[in-house]
Amino acid sequence: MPKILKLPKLFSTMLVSTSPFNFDATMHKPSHFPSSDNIWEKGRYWITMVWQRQTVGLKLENKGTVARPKIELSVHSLKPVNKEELLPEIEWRFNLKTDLSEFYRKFKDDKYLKEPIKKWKGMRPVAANFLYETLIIYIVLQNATVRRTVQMLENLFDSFGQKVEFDGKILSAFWDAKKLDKIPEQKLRDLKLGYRAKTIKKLSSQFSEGKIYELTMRKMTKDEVRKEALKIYGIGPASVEYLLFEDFYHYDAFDTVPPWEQKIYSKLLYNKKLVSADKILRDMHKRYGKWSKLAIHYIWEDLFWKRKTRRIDWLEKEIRL
DNA sequence: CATCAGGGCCCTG
DNA sequence: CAGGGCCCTGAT
Repeated sequence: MPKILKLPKLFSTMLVSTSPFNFDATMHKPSHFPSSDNIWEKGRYWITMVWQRQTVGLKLENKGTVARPKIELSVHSLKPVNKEELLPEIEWRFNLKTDLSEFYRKFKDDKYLKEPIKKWKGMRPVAANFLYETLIIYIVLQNATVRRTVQMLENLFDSFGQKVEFDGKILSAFWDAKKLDKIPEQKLRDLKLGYRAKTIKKLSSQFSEGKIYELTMRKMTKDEVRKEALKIYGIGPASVEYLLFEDFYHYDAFDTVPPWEQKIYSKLLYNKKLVSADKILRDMHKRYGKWSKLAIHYIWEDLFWKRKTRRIDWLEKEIRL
């Protein structure tokens, strides 16, 4: 077991967000699998970050309301960090500058969005990790059940990551891509990564050789990001589908429906057993246009928030735990 | 027990 | 452009 690094608090500051901002629905996505690099409690969120080659602990606290958002950020680290450089990155990660007013105006009375908007107005997608880390997550999602995904990621954290303690929480942090580049494939296979061992090694070397420029990709159009992402070994259409929306904030990027999601949309939107992916895509694009993926996000997360408080029998069957 | 299909992707033919 | 193979795990 690696030793736990204690990170002292460096500073705290207030973050400004556009309004409305829903703290809990933005920080916490109930449809996502749990990962030891972050903890959410109502009004509070802790996450680790590897920033300029050192491990940093972030705590975000809700100090405002949906209409008048105020977020207190505290930064924990062993060494000083450059605040002027860090803060814009935090703003991007938590998507604090986006303007969704048109979306709410257009769809507040929509049959499917009325309820989710009422409950979750101010919810946004967040790219809580760096691109390399996000892609690791997408790779362990591929062809695996939730339990197995969690096991693979936690095995990676235990072997290559760093455990840190700050603000009374113990969390894992990601590793530098260079670290995995040099690891023999068999070592990764021993962590039950299976054929993903090769994928993760190649991904790590593509990043450590500096072949992928996340900051440039943030400025690209949707199609450019897609093209760029598909060049990455092990990243295909299903991973890109998540990437475009959750990490690059393209609210219209709704092009693929994975089989398990297809079953859930069929029941939820059509009350049918199975509607073709093409029809779902066509209908959603027609109805929501450039907001299609954001609309789906509201519908989807609303369902998983409900699942937290009450059992939904038909849904349990579709989630492969 | 054996078999098989996944919350995909790459590679081959 | 279709389909086989890949690591593992849980379902049957």
